[in-house]
Amino acid sequence: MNKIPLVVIAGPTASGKTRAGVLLAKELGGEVVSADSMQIYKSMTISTAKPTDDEMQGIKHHLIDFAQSDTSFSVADYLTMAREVIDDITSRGKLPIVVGGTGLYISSLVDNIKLDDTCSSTEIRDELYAIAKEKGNHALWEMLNDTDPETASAVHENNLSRVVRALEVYRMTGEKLSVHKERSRAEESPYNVCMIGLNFHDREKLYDRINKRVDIMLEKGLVEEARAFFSQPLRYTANQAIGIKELKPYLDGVDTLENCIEKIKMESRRYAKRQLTWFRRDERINWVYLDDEELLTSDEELTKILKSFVVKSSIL
RNA sequence: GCCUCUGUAGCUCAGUAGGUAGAGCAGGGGACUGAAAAUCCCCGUGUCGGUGGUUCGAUUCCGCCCGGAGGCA
Repeated sequence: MNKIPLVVIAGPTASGKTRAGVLLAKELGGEVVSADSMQIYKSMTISTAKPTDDEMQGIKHHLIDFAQSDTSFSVADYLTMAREVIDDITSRGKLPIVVGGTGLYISSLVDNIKLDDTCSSTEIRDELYAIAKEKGNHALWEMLNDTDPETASAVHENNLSRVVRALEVYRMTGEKLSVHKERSRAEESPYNVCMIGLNFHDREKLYDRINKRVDIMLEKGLVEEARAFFSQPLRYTANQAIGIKELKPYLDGVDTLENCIEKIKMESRRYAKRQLTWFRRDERINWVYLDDEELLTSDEELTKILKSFVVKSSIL
């Protein structure tokens, strides 16, 4: 069976993924498939550093800017949409290039995790959270330990969302999460993947870029975007976005803008660290370190390196 | 110039009735299967401002010096 060639460009926030994706797409005749849980929302453009028309340089970008902020979205939704888009791009003879920083989305796609049956229920979740609140985290964890000790042993009792989800799955399907997970991994991946990761040897350089990018967001009107965001109705996933939620205290008049901005920068740096933790453990990733000034300024140089990884992987 | 307070981890500070020190925040590392920009776990040696003295032993007491804050002139 012929596998579908797929390039993935991952990396922490502000590492230059958008640029890399576009360069490679131009070089290899590709289209970009975003793997970003926040850029999907229409109401967040500046805060998510969504690629601008200028940055996209005519390269088609999929799975960004299509959802309303009161839409909840999950990996399962992402997988469904991404697979469809990838098939479409491939059928048109183009190379799909997955670009993004949401590690869960990327690995679920690359590892071909199947989450077909819709099993999630906010009612059950709320109920489980209520139990934790009343009887304590440990009590809830014990409940999980009684039914699925394998999962329980891998989840800390304070990690409520994980404990809750595991119990939720069991309640809804009667199947242990550990079994459920195993089954979701059963099918072989249809993709021939070349994974590229962007990073800096010097963490400070990355942090500098993050800090500066937040300043640029402010110039572009981040505060206005946040104000508009909070004037909208219900929202689920969207209000977790860094850059928006930190501005709430300022908009409510309980903290200074300066403090809130510092908070955005700090949270972004921590986010980058978490992303790196996620990506570092994936040994398939070919790392490109951008400390060298030339790689940051010369598109030709970066293109050359990116392309060399794709060629070396011989997925095409 | 005099008086008082102050100088301890990157930051804010605690503390040792003399036996070389610990919190919060920052920072680092890790986990991760339906909210993942989320959620959670682990990690604390620093000339205790400098220098001399008292002492078996000083970051702790004393002198001097150098920073910082305030008060009196």
